[in-house]
Amino acid sequence: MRVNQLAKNLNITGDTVRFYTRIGLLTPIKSEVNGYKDYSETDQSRMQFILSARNLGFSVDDIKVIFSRTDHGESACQIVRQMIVLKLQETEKQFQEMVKLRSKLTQAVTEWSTKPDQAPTGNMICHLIEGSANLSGANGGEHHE
Amino acid sequence: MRVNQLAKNLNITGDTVRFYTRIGLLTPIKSEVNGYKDYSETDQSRMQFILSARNLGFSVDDIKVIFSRTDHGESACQIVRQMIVLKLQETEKQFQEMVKLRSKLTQAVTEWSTKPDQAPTGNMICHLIEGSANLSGANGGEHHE
DNA sequence: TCTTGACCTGTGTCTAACACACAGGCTTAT
DNA sequence: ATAAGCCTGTGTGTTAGACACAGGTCAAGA
Repeated sequence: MRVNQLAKNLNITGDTVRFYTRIGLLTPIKSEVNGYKDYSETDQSRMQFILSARNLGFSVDDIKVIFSRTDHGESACQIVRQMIVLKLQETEKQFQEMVKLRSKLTQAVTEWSTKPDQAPTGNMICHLIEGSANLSGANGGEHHE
Repeated sequence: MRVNQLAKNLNITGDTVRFYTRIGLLTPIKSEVNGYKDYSETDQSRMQFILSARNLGFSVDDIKVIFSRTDHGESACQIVRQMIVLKLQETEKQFQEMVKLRSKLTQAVTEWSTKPDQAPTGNMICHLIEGSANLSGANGGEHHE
């Protein structure tokens, strides 16, 4: 089957299929006659797997690692179990970041509601933003590293 | 002052300063003698503003818009107020996504704990991931558009 | 048979916000 | 003068695809 057929089967765009082909996760056979790539059922299964993995937040590199094992017939379950624990930790971290950001934004909106507009000066661009440098949850005195 | 001095003052890397210079948000004067860029106090103020804005989740493009007004002496407060409301909405959306992802991951870990490892077959790469296609909160039957 | 138009394909380039690599210039001690 | 060691600007890499585009292919009509 050809790229757009596979895409339609899985309800994704042809560009997505082409992308995973380009980086080598799908290996269709290139037709000698017209140069079109011919995708097998196996390719479709792999693409479906990729979608499931991406849906769980796995990166393309993660998926490469998984395939590098399964393509040799080895089970990837063990690494996958490790990976998902890490993913969960990362997600938790990002989640906390979101919470902080959200509270910063909410607080800024609240505080700004009582402040007037103001023209910029030489060293002050927008006093609203500049005045929000030390909101609760902000990493005010933190070192960027 | 030179790039690394400014960077040190604000506790960021020289690369960050160079980045904002490259895209035109900072406009140091290029020394005729050695080609080094000379940053003013104003540049440092602008850089500090950029950091505050980024800390609130504003994008570089947002910041460009803000500067395009303040560089003409106009107040940016009004746009900034609009922008932050949008930001808050976006953040809320992303927050919900994180919640969904987190619950998917948690549920996957729980479900997988009772399942054995398994070798890949022709159309099954890792039954753990493939079996998680329809977790609660997952966009199972959703159309990717 | 030829042509027209619609559809399809592969490839090159773009995205955000920096981080990293690297060749060369500058400074200071010897 | 020279060697070592910072310092600088610029080119490129990063995610996961999206978009643009020139050219190929195919069925219908003349």
